[in-house]
Amino acid sequence: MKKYNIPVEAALEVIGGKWKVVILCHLIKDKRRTGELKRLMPGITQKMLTQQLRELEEDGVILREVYNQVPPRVEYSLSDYGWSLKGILDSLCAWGEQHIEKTYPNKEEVLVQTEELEQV
Amino acid sequence: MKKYNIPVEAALEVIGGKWKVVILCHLIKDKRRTGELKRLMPGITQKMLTQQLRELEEDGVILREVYNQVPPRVEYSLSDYGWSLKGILDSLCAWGEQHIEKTYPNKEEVLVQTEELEQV
DNA sequence: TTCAATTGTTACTTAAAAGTGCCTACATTA
DNA sequence: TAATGTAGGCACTTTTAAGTAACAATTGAA
Repeated sequence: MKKYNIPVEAALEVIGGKWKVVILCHLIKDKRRTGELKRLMPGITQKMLTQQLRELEEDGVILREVYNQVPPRVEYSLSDYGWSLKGILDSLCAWGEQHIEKTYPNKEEVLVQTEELEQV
Repeated sequence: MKKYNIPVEAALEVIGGKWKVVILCHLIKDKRRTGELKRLMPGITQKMLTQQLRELEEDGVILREVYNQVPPRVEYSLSDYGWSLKGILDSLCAWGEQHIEKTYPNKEEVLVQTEELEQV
């Protein structure tokens, strides 16, 4: 069994990693289909997306809902337990925003424009 | 220049990575010397510790204070900017604690005992 | 003189994370 | 009949992260 030196490491095991917080930040706004998530995260590959979603599901922070239709439709959303992360996710998003403003005089330079998608 | 799709990615660039949040959680309680940090994080290597500290310093969230004595004494502490992460770090620590309690019936199994060190 | 103590660097190796390309399933539509 | 759209699996390669081990610098103490 994995051992932690301090409890915060357990939190990092759940939401650490390159994409998980980003996924959760999207799901906190709305439930999303796989394809929507892919469009919202242009850098992610199908494999990584599936992999991260599976792990988040295993840890109980998101729900996976499969609709029995063709072509398939799968929707992901935050679970009740996932909502317990809302405070952390909100703070992280806010800190990221002000960090960008502090670090880059005109933030347009570092934020990819997403006019072609539904607003994020 | 690195581009972000959503601002939270900028936050992850600063505090993401295997050790940074753990380091910050220690520094939020007290300033620490290099050797103290090493003892508090038994899993980390000298190289990783130095590397993560350098990056945190570059991003302006910690301070490095060198005392001119032999053998050398170097102390790390949160900068003012680093303190702006306090809310996030506190929430993360709290979430980690309750996640352990929820996930493991008797948490003694997953938390490494640290009776031999100064209390963390 | 040689060792201990503390912090740090560097080159090299290993392990983990992520990317790539190709494959499946199947009802609908052209 | 063949193509479309959606979600995902799998084997393989590449890239990145992390670990290992040896070395440096300094000065007081043994």
